[in-house]
Amino acid sequence: MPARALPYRPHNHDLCVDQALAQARESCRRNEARLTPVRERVLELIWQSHKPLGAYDVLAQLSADGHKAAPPTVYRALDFLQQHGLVHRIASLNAFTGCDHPGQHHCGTFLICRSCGNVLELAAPNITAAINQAATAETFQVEQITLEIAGLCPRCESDSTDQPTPS
Amino acid sequence: MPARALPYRPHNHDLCVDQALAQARESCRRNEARLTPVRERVLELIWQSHKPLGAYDVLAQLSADGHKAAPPTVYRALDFLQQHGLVHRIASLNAFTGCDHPGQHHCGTFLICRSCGNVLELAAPNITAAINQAATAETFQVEQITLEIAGLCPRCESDSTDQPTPS
DNA sequence: ATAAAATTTGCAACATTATAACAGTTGCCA
DNA sequence: TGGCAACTGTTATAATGTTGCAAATTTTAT
Ligand SMILES: [Zn+2]
Ligand SMILES: [Zn+2]
Ligand SMILES: [Zn+2]
Ligand SMILES: [Zn+2]
Repeated sequence: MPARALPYRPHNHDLCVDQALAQARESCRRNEARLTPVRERVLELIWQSHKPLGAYDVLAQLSADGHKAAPPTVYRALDFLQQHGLVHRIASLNAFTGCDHPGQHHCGTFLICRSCGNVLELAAPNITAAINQAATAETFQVEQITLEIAGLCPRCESDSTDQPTPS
Repeated sequence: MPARALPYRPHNHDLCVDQALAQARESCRRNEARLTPVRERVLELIWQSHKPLGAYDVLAQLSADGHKAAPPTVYRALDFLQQHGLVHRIASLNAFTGCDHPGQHHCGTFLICRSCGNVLELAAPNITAAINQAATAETFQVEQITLEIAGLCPRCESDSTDQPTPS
């Protein structure tokens, strides 16, 4: 039985966010990318909710800050964060989630719980290999992979199995 | 070198559409599902364009038919077709494409050319196996897989490689 | 230091994609 | 014939994402 991955376990989430931000600042410094206040705040908001956040959710939070913001502000910040591999967009949810391992822009594999909304990003070399093999067989040159797996996370799975239906 | 798959080869597309429609009618008859005129027409429109069609593209075509249609008409037809496995929604494109092998609702793997827009649906057991294995390792119960691979199809790949840049 | 250039942000309007709510219609069966 | 269920039409609205331009900020060059 493997240890459960982060979002499925209780953990010090503030620390979790701090670490992610520190890592992001470091990554941007190395790449000479400018992690401006708006961008950093957007990244922080996304990390604070361990669940994917829609652009308009981010916008609402910014407004709650007292920040006068409009959609383009958010989308531009999100574009930047995506370009620098700091967040991923989940196409099937129209939402964004933080990336554990920033650095170069990359495509992740996501386990999305339809019950609690938590998302876990996997690095799955086997899957990537299988995809590349299949694409190669069709002489297709892969540039970007969108792989989003919806279902039930361990916690929600056991909840729904154990309890028949709490009326 | 495998033979190139259907959308990448020249073929009699009218026949292609006819066959798809016949197959759809047959599938609906077996499942006692009602392939009404609107639904069939929407399916036909989607097949006629071998590229994914947005809901509002479909709407425009229906209007061109003289059919008084509004968004809900199209979205309802698309829902029906999806439920019965006759079309797939491509999340990364917000668009719909016909399914080769109707029957039960299923999730496909798609090769999407960013240049010509063609889409090829794969049945890739190896990929599915790798995904299930990775999910199982996280005790995650898979319900739906969204796998969309963007890149260059064989034709567009060779075009862009051969010609430096036609000014 | 100062001016020019590049980047980032604010802002208004707009475009695209999707859904809600309710009324009318059609086909089927008691 | 009347009632029921499924389907469709219609209007309005919600949710998501983009364009274009001007102001502000930061960087670079003089
Ligand atoms: Zn990542
Ligand atoms: Zn869950
Ligand atoms: Zn299919
Ligand atoms: Zn192509």
